[in-house]
Amino acid sequence: MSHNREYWVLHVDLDQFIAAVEVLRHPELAGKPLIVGGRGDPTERAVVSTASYEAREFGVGSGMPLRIAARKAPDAVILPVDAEAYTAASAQVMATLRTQPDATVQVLGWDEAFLGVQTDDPEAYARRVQAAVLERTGLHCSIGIGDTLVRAKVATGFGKPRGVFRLTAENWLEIMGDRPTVDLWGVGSRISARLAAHGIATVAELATADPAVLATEFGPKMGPWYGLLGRGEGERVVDDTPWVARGHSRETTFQQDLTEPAQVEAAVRGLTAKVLEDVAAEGRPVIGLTLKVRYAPFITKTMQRKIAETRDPAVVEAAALGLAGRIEPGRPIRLLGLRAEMPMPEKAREGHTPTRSGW
DNA sequence: TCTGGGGTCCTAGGACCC
DNA sequence: TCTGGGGTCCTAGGACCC
Repeated sequence: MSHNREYWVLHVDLDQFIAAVEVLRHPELAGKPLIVGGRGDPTERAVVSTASYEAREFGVGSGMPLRIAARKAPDAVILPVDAEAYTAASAQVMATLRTQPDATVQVLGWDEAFLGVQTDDPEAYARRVQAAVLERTGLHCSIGIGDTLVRAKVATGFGKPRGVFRLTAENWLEIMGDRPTVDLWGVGSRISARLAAHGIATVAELATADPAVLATEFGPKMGPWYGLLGRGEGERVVDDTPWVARGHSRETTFQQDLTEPAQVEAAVRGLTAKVLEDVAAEGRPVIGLTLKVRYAPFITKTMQRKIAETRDPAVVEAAALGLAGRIEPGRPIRLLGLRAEMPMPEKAREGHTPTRSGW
């Protein structure tokens, strides 16, 4: 075929994934403001999972309380989150990606994945991926092309919607250099503020920042990592090693704050049962627990406890109730979360990916 | 009218040991 | 009276991502 096949990282990201899946099922909603969140009831405590482009024009965005979203876009259709439907659509998308020639697929979530491919024309390859996904699933996606995972991931944003964009060592600073550090994958509002306090506001400034300053401010791992991020460097090879969950957790936000110890105890028992279902489905034991408590209005505390490896539900429940015994009495509770930690197989972890969200 | 639910990884500080 | 230096394990909390 060709004489010049190189290795490229492609980052595939579905456009408006959740809203798009809903429109596939409800074609009459096409072109209308659409909000998906919670149980679809804007009077409940819940947030927006996805807003269609039409809804975004009203200032609605994901993460926004559903109540506020409904007020901003009063004519929007509000649908409940249907995780099963999105999981099914996602599986179709990922299966399509895996059929691409010589592609290594690293799934990042419902609606995105890295592809490692060998090609002399990554743009043409990306266009074929888009066509295949559209044909098989009816969904549109954008694709970022890069020589590192970070650059491919960031490139996708410039391709949206339905486009393809390439970011490499060659054009990274030209495109990203003047942008704020918060535009980087893995830099949020807190980190960008701490960087700014050191006079580091842009990607270019981060790229050339004094490593000693970064290490002092952020520690021996994160300091060097942020420096790499500023340069767009990092992992260059897509890793399709099957993902193994470190743990499972369940959270509940109560529509009415809990005030009675008996209510808390019942809630902890319920969470324990759900978490143990997820753990048991994998056939692995539990080695630790974290109880998260959100007191009204918004103060979160966590309590952790290591436990001897066990598969006995009664032991786990007793440990969870033991943690719950440390909850401050008399304060209204808005949210409870329980996480069970599971033992991990021995494996060397090389490199650092900011998030390896599960699948 | 306040802020979901599921994850990952890192850091700091105390306890404890030699 | 003063109080090393290295290591591990554990808990609490922070930050980020989809």
